[in-house]
Amino acid sequence: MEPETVAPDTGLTIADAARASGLSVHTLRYYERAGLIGGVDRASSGHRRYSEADLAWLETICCLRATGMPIARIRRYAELVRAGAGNERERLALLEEHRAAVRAQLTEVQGHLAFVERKITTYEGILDE
Amino acid sequence: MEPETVAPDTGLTIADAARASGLSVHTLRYYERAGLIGGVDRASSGHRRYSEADLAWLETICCLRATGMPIARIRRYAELVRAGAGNERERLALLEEHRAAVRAQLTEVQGHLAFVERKITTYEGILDE
DNA sequence: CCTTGACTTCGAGCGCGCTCTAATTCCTAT
DNA sequence: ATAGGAATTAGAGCGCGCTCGAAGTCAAGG
Repeated sequence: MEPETVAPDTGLTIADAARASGLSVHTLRYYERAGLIGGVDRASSGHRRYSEADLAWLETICCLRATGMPIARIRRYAELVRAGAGNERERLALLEEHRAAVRAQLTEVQGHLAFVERKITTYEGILDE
Repeated sequence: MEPETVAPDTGLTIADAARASGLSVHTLRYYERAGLIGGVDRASSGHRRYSEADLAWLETICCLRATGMPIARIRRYAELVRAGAGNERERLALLEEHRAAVRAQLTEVQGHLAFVERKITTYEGILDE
């Protein structure tokens, strides 16, 4: 199979989407089963075909996952998005809550980094003597 | 049991150490079994008695865990520390490697935070119209 | 003496997030 | 026509980091 195959029906194959997103094909299907992704097109063969919009959504999912949002919570967000216009306040609230969590995470990690750096300095001191 | 009991033998009980460290008593015992902690004193009853040094070490462990270092790697570091003087270079190397990982983590999370903030701005815009 | 409760060990169990297997089907190329 | 490779599903399995349960010991208080 050629990379970046031009699919018979339009859109990327699951292998292409995996390459593009950095996820595995297993994970892509898992995310779909888990309700994080919905409405991916199918070719006449039944094979998934990912659109640009799907890829953008995947990026969002990866961003949320990479910042520690649990699958269940991403599903909640995904449900809101799929439900369409009218629930923007709720989406915003969810994102704001997540932002707060990420910020907290960030300052915590910064503190821990400082701790590690102090330890490193100590060892450097020991080795310099 | 009174909080911060003055133990018959000196040192904190496991419950006190749990309170002080923020870990559960289960986790403290688990960490010991896993080789992250060694040489905790025992009272004549056989109960653990944690010293100030033990608490400081616990803080280090928590810092490493909180920044995503796997148990196995912390064990490796703990083994070096327990082995005593002479392996400071190796400890330093381990910490430097971890520092690099934490820094990378930090910039990644910062990027993701920016992403979330852009999305929030978008929703705020939608809701302001 | 007996209860209460904090501790002990050992080993099983759990939740999460994947990750993989098996059995099939479908497309493409020779 | 057929072989090979990529997709499909449902469901099992895994690795990590705890978390808990069972059964027992020990010390203090009523």
